[in-house]
Amino acid sequence: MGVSVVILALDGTNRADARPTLRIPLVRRIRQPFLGDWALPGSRLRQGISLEAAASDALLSTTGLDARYLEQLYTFGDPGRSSSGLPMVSIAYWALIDADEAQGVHEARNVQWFPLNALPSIAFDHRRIIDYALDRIRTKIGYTDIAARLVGETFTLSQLRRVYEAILDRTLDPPNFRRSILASGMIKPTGEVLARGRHRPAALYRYAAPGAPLSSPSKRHDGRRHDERHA
Amino acid sequence: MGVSVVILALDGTNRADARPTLRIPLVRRIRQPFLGDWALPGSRLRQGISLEAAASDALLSTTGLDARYLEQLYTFGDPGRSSSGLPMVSIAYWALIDADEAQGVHEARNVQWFPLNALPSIAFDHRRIIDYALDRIRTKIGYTDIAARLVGETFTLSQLRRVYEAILDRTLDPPNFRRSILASGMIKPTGEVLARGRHRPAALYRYAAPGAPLSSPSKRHDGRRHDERHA
DNA sequence: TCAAAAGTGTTACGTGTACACCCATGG
DNA sequence: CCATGGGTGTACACGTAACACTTTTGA
Repeated sequence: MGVSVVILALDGTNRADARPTLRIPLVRRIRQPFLGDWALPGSRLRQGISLEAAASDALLSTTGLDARYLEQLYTFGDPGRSSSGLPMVSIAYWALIDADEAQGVHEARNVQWFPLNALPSIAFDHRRIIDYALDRIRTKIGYTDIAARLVGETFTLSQLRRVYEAILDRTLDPPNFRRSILASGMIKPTGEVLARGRHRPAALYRYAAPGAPLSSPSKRHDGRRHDERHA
Repeated sequence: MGVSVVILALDGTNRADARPTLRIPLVRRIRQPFLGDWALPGSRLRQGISLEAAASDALLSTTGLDARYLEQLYTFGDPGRSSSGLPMVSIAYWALIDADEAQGVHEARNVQWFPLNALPSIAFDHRRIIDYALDRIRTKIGYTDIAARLVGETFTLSQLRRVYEAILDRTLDPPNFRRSILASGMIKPTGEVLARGRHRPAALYRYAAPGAPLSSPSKRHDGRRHDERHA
C-alpha cells in the first residue's frame, strides 16, 4: 500500500542556447524480487498523509526538490501478496521537476539518473508505468500550460520551444510553434526584449494566467462559429 | 480501501427505431456521512481479489450483469478517516453495460437508476467521478471500438450511429458518420441487408476484429492516399 | 406516388506543416 | 557585410461539418 512516482526531470532549462533533456531517477532494488534491477522511487502510505503528499515525500527524498507538476497516473493492485490481509496496492504518480534547481544533485543512496533512451533493467512493471507517464505528458503539453512550470517568469519563444522539444523529443518548426502558442492565448508579450547573441533580440513573454486558462470558453466558442450564415 | 464504479447503462439498444439513453445506478446512503444522499456502488477489497474483480463484483451485485467494458478511472485518498491506521483509499472504475440484457432489472436494495440529466444529490465527491467517467467514454469512443460491445453481432449503420449519439448526447450527421466509421476500418459489411420499415433496407456490418484493432497501420496508410495526382 | 431512411457527392472551412523570405543584431 | 536566430507570409494536404441530391423500399 504505497505510491510510486515517475519523476521526469528537465535538465538544462537555464542554459538558454541548447535543448534541455529529460532524465529520470530510479532506485536500485536491494532485496527480492527483482534484486539489482531499478525501480521507481516510492513511499508507504501513512495515516494523515494524502496520496499526493506521499508522492511529494517520495519525490523530495529522492531528489531534494519539490514538483513543478504532480499528477496521478494509475493504480496497480496485486491480489496475491499482502501484509495486512488486503491486496497490495500501488498508486503511481508522475512528476515534473526542474533539475537545474538542484546544484549538488542530491545523489541519494541507491538512486541513479538515467536518460530516457538508455534505461536499465526495470523492476516490476515499472517500465510500462514510465511509458504511460511519457504518453501522458506529451499529450497534456498540447492542451495545458504545464510548460509554464518549467520556464522563468519571462521567457523567449525559443526558450519555450526548447522545453516543448525536450518533452516531445523532436524538433518543432519555429514559425509554426510561434503561431500556435500565441493563438492559444496562454502567453502574452511583456513588451521587453532579450538580446542573447549576434542576432536579432527576441521578445519576452509571460504566461497569461499561471496554472489555469488556456483560452476562455467564450473564445473557444467563437472559434467554432463557421456556419450560421448557411441557414 | 475499496472500489467504486460508475456504471453507465445503455438502455434501448434492442429497439432499433429510437435513440438509446444512458442511465446510471446509484445507492442510497443509509448512514453518515451523506445519509440519504446517493453514492456510487462499491465493494471492499479482499485478499485474493484483483482490483478489477472487485469492481466486477460491485457491478454484478448492483445490476446482476457483467460489464461490456470496464476500465479504471482514478484513485481517491482520504488521509483523515481510517479503520486500519492507513488512509482511506477508493479506486474508481467505470463500466459500460447493456441494460437491455436485464429483464426484471434486478432492483436491488437501495439501488435506483437515474438518467444523466436528472441526477439526485450525490454523496462525497462522486459527482466529479461521474463527470470524469463521462468525459472518458466520450473521448474514448472516438478512437476505440467500445461501441462494438453494445451492438449485436451484426448491425446497421443507423443502429451503430444511435449508440454513438446516446453516448455523445448529440445527433450525428448520417452521411458523415458513415464515411468516418467506414474509413476507420473498424467495421466491414456482411453483404446482407436488413429491411426495417417502409424505406430502403440498410446494409449490415460487423466489427472487423472484435475488441482490438481499429485499423492496421498499413490499412490506415492506404486510407489516406487521396492525393498523389497533385504531384 | 409518396414519405422516409439509406446512401453518394460536393463544398466550405479550420488546422497542421513545410518552407521561402525578410528583419535586426553583434562580430 | 554576413551569419544567426527572430519573425512574417503563404501554399498545400487533410479532416470535419453542412447539406443537396439520388436510391430503394413499404404502404
